Amino acid sequence: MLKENKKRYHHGDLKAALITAGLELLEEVGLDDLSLRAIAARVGVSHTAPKNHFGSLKGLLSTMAAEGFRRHAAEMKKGVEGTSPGKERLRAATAGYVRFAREHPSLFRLMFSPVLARDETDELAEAGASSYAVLQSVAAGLDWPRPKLTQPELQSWQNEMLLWTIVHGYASLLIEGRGPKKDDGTPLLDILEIMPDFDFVQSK
Amino acid sequence: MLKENKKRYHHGDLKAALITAGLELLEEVGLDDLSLRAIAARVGVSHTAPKNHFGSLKGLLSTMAAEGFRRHAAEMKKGVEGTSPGKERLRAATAGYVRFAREHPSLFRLMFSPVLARDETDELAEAGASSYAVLQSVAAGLDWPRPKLTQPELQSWQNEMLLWTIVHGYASLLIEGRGPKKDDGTPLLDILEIMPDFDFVQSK
DNA sequence: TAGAAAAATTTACACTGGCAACATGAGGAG
DNA sequence: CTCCTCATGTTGCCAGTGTAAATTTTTCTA
Repeated sequence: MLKENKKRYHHGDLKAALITAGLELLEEVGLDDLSLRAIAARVGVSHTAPKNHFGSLKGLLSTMAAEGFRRHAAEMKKGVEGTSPGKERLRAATAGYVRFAREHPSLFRLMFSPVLARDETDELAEAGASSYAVLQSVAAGLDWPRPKLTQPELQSWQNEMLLWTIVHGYASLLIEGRGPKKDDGTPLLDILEIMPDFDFVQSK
Repeated sequence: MLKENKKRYHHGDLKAALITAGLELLEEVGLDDLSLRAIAARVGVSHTAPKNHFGSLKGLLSTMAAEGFRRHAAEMKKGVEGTSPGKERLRAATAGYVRFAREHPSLFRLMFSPVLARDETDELAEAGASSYAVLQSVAAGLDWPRPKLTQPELQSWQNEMLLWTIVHGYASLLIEGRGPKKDDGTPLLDILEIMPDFDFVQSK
């Protein structure tokens, strides 16, 4: 192990350090006030150093968003493990989805930010897919209500998208601070309160 | 009618002109590339002129967002008028909600942007409420599925929030370009396809 | 060990939004 | 009609942003 306290010209693992510092600063100051120069300064490096590894600010943000999706997926998987298929698993996955958004609102917004949506990196697309896959697996065990039983079940992609729509809409409104609140300021709507608990959907 | 082509020191109706120009530019270049200076330049005025009317860029954006909510509400009302209560009205309102987001994605994002969420202007809060009120009135005529009929109906605020959650989640995912697409690139999921048409909810 | 490639720095540039000091002119009071 | 006030715009400036080009430093490889 080389001397660690002495400042070296080459950082050694600047790429990873920038991602970490970027994620930290993102949580501290929010997406709008996040600057490339501030991230570089936190790592103790000149403000143009990130260009070698990420090309531009957008490249760095894109990588950060990919890391966000991986953590997002992990947060959902963590709760899902050990649960039985059906409502319990649905509850765990949606809770993980919303919990992540609540605890990391800036990162969550970055992940779905239009700045990165268009020209996705392969890494970002892959990370996003891994997150979607968790919802996909959960949705497979569901049967949405069919008032007229003659109507066919939803197709699997409809199952997934409907689940995603609801949980994503809820998480979005939540972190935007919209919607009714209790007297103490906490959000009044808990999605668990109106979805699985209400038998809104049934497991097959 | 005073001379119109001659440049006057005092604009006359700068406030309204800035809002109009801001909304135009927003659609043209998107929220991230929208600059105060560009808006002022379009009106033919110095970049500090807006300060007299809006205080700061955030003030102008806030006013633009309020105008967005009013148009958003109008878009929903337009479709709702003349419909019978229940599913038809629900369909019209949600279609209006999504159509607005699809046709004005940048404005829609601005309206729900975290930059403005915190310290809302009275005008912004009021405009947002007028938009929410439309969903509120539509949701009043709904009965969400209750697999076990012994379970109580949703309370009115739950009705509204659940509807909002779904339609907002769908609109958000749509304009973010997420979700499955057809071969021609158009979005595969049409909310009308899986909600009212599927008898997902029933009118009372 | 030399020379090429990678990694960071320095410097410069075109932008941005906000501030302070000043210029203009519209409209009311006498 | 005149003066004078004050809202409305302008000019010049500042700190801060991301990006690009040229340069220095280090590491790696042949």
